Amino acid sequence: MSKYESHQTNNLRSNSTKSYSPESNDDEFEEHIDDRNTPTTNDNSISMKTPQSIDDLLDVDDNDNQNEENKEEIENDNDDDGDADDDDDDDDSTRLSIDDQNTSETTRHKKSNEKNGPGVLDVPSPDVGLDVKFGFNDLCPVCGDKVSGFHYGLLTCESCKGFFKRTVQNKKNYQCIDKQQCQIDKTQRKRCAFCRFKKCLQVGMKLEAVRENRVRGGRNKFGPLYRRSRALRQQIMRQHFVSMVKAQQNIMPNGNSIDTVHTSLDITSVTNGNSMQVKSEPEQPNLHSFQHMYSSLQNPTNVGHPSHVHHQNPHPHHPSSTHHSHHYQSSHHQQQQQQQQQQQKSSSTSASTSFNVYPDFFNTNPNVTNNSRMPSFQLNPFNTYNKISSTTYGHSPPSLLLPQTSSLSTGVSTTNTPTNNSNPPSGSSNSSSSPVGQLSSKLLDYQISSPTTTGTNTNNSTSNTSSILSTLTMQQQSIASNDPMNTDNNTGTSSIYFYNHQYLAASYDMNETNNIPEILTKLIESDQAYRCTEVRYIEDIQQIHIDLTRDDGDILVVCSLLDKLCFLMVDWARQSLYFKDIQIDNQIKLLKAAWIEILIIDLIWKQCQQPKESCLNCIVSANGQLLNINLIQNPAVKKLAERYLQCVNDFRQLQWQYPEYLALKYLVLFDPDVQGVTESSLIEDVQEKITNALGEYTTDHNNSSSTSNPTKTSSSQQQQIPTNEQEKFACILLKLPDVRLVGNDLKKLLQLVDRKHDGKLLDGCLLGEMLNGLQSNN
DNA sequence: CTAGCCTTGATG
DNA sequence: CATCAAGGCTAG
Repeated sequence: MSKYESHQTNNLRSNSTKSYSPESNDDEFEEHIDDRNTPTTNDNSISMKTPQSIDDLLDVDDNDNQNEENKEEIENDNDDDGDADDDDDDDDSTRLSIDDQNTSETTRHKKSNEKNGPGVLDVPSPDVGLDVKFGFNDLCPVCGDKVSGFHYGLLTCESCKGFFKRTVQNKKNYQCIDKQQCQIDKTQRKRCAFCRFKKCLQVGMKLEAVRENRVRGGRNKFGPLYRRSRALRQQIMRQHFVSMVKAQQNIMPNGNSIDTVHTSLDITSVTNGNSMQVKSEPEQPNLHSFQHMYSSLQNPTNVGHPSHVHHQNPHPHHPSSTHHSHHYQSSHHQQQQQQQQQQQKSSSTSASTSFNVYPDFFNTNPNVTNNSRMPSFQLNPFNTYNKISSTTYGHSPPSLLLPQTSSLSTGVSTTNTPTNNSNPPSGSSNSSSSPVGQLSSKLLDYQISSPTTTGTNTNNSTSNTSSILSTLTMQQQSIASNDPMNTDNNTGTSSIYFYNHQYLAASYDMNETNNIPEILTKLIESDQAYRCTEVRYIEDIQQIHIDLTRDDGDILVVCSLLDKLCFLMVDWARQSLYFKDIQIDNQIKLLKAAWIEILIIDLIWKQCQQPKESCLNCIVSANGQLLNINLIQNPAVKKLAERYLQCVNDFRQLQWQYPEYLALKYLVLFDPDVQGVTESSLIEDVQEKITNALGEYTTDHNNSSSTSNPTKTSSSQQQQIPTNEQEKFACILLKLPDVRLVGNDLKKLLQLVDRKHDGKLLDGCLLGEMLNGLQSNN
């Protein structure tokens, strides 16, 4: 957040070992708040995004009906909750798991075993250490210390709870004397308050849970969120129980490595502001003014637009002007954006004259990053999609390439698209004049040539403007007539193609599905069916060539590739099990929320299919290319690439398997918390099923148990290696935050690049719509 | 300032 | 009435 970044250049002035400014008053704070709107602001902001820990990603128990169903299932399966608590099992689960200061956990566990008799849970139940085995969930996501309960939306330790409270209540202003990347763990959490608070926010602690009026007692209105968090815990615990049953033997206590997962979440100060949602709870009347400040801070619409504040708030320095400013901000949000768009438009002409590819990415030089014409991020596409329509720039001149235009001819080839019937519907946004749109047009035109009325829920008003919608509703292509898998007519293509073929086909021995939960079998079948159709598009992708040695990193080509991958992903999703049963508008929302993570998961999976030795220091690109990250010029991008490879390595060590990969994609996609989604119970239902199936599968198919000792990765971060069946389930889920962080950084990179083109680089293409595009409704 | 423990009070 | 997530207190 800019409050902090404004100090970035001053950080080094502090020669004290203390990494925070001990005292700061409100005035000072106000100044910092204002700093976000001053020319010293840059985009190297602390993400205000709530990463939504996997709790949020995987909450499965928000709905009362689901609750009942889940509870019933639990009782049937495990009966780990013997009492007649009619409140919810979640509370019990939480209490059980986090209460490590007494023996209730053990006794409860014993009790459940007794109740179940020998049939289900007749497994040795250690008298001690259950809390340890549950410990992966009992570690504070900020510092790894012992969790004391739900605090400000998360399970955190007591110290981080207090720290968060003090910071918010007292409007603390911290500074980092280093690079704002300090490792936060139990022993070092005091060393840098800046990074600690940053991490608090990033793991999802909720500013709005700190009460401005300091009223004590009671419960806040985040019940559903908390319940969902509990639900995940419950889910994981159930897997523990199931695993214990399966194991039929003593489980090696292991609670040692979960904190390493959390610490691996340390992110740079550049994580995307996208989708950070400090939700303003209407039923929470006593919002702390701090929240509003942070809310605005997270909103990059303010970044680089000092005039906004002055227009809106004549007394930005006055403390009272930020107090109770919520409604003010809300009511002016739209206006803000409109103003901003006006600025973007008015400045676009001159702005396009100096084009650099992501020079500002992670840039800490305010003189460079200050750019009043910089368009905003679309922090929350679900709030703002309707504000910036692709038609806003529809009249824009097509050539914004400037120096990079040459990359079109030198960097990419999209020839020989199979059976290309380039007849995009009139008005199709995919016949984009944007550079990436041009690069991608062949594939997209080919695909979106015939949007149909198959989507009964389609919003007609947007059918001509949304690439996502068009793709979702496009007519099913004939598979049989155009399926390279059935012919040899592609054998003449490059080895890359074959390589992709192997990857995308991801052939799976269905004989192995005997021991796979039924739902995963269905996922596999669904996925396999799609892989057969997907092959049609591979040739187009494989002909892309990325030249990392270019000064600009060949970013246009990379965007083009990503654009195509977006298309493939949407195409995959719309044909996927369960997803195709969801209303189109909800499909769009889910995809817009999950696309980047799914994309990354796909890439990681792909790379994991390759021998590690064959792609050391390389990113296996979707086009089959090995991209040596050492060729990346921009250090920040290189760092992102390194973090991506770290994820790859982490997954490798998990011995991630195909059903697990599929399940993870579904879990990311089926997020009932996505704003505006109306079929949340249905989505939750799917999510829960997948979660259960994944847990069951990892229990039955954990072949990584042989790797019994955690090993350290080459990096400073430690990788958690599952030491038993239970942990693999947790490890897989716990990789999601990492994936999300990489995704957010990637999104930020893309947005910055797009900004440099005044939003026209990706205008009209699917990638752009995913990134910034309009919403289909609302 | 930190962090562990205590008090409070809405909730179900 | 138990729960639990807020805020408060205070030794270190």
